Amino acid sequence: MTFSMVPSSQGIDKQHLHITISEKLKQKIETGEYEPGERLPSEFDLGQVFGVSRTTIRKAIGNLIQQGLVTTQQGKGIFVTEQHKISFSMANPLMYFDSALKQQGYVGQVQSLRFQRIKATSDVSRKLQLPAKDTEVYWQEKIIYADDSPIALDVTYYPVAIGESLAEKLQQGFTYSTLVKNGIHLNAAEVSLESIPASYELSEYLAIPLGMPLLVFNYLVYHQQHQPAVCGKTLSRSDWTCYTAEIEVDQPDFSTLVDPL
Amino acid sequence: MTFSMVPSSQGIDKQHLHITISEKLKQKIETGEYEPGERLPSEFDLGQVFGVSRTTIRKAIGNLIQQGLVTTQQGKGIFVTEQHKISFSMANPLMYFDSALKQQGYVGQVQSLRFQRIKATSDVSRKLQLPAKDTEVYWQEKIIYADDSPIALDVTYYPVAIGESLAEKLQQGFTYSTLVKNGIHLNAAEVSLESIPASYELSEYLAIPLGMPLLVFNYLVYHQQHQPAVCGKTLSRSDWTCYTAEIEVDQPDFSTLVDPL
DNA sequence: TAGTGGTCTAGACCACACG
DNA sequence: GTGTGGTCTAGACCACTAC
Repeated sequence: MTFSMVPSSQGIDKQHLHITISEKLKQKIETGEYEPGERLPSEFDLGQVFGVSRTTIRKAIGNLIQQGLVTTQQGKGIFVTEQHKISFSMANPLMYFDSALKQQGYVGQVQSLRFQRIKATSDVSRKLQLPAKDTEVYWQEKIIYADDSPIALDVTYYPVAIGESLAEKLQQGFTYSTLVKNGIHLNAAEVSLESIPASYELSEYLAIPLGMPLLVFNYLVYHQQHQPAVCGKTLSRSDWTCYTAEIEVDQPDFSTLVDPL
Repeated sequence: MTFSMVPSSQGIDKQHLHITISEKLKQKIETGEYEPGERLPSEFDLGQVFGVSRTTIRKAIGNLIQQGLVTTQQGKGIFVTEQHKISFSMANPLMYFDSALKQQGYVGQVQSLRFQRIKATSDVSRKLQLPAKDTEVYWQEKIIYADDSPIALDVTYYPVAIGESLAEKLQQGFTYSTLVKNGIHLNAAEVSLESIPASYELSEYLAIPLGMPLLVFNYLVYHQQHQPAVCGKTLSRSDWTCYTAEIEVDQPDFSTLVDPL
């Protein structure tokens, strides 16, 4: 098996006008020549400057959008993206979503999109350890705001007992805060993190371009003696969010390590 | 502050041909009418079917590419993406990168792109707790393969003592395996996870389209009494990777919780 | 050689923002 | 109304794949 040491230089600068142009603009953004929030020249003007058609400029701008460097606003212009980043601790999954926002200077709000009793899917049923088929659960979808920006969509499933008794409260506040304030003491969780590109539906909910990366935080949280209290996932704008953890490293099982070639 | 309950129906189906078309194709993919690996009709044919220009079809296909649903190959066609997903445990950051690959049926390999002694940046210097200015570190960049697919780019910084003594071995194997096999016992780590869209450079290294989400696993790993042993980040293809953890949930500090509205 | 996706053009029309 | 980005067209040429 052979590998080339660097990417085929093709594609980065191989004459392709739209790439050449977007890389030039990228450099101007990264050196600060265009500052965050600043407006770039119009598509027409850029076409004049680089001597190419508007189509090619639009392709170049599309490249920058995909890299999260600029956003466009119809009728207004092309603007350099402004950076934000909010950290959430994995040690307290979502528990501190609201206090994390508060501590980092944002006003956190939730907007409940739906709160319904539905038949559990097999996946949810398994996670919440529901006994038979056709068991019901409460299904909630809500949008989480930092100040006035939507930064995450949360999809949560509650066992009926919990969803029923806390229906009103769950629709008005953050999941974890509401649970612990009402005597449901969470003590363990299984979580995973992955990332997906935004679909059209998600891109509309979160006011981002199609395909922008979203962090997906999957959680299954227990209370008492390993009783599932809630499961679900939080899809958050990756340009706004970051998850941190401090961990103790287990000693490896040497037998599973692969020997160097 | 008022919120609308659903996205403005605009944009999802508001006549825009390229969206209508990409959503129709998306549905066919998700229902399995087009199976993973299968070739879609050519751009020309799709244009005939939907009665639109090739430009519009290309825009629609671009939408699908951004959502990770299809990939294109010049001269061959448009193909439905095949799914993979490899899980890595956060409890053993990278330690088990190789064994995780092995356990999940993949052949893991690394290709060292560079291994150089450089002046430490202030960020690296701080993380590795290097004393003065102009301190040097070893800088390694390598690509990690699962079978023959590049799935991650790892950027690592080592203190000189470690980099120097293990230079050869570090260039041939996985970071953590190499360290523990050579008596450097890692016992704690600070990590964080975020996600970014692939730049051109990264998209070439990892053979993915521009803008595809990458998971960024930042790590700072200690040995002995909190001595930094290595820091860096692993940028992995989000369509291939997932990080998992089992955690104990701390009891919240009620004073920081925000009251429901 | 034929078929495919990739790039680029020139131009039309629409929707939105702002003065 | 003017300027801006968003959509769409029709057509040209190139680069790669496969036969």
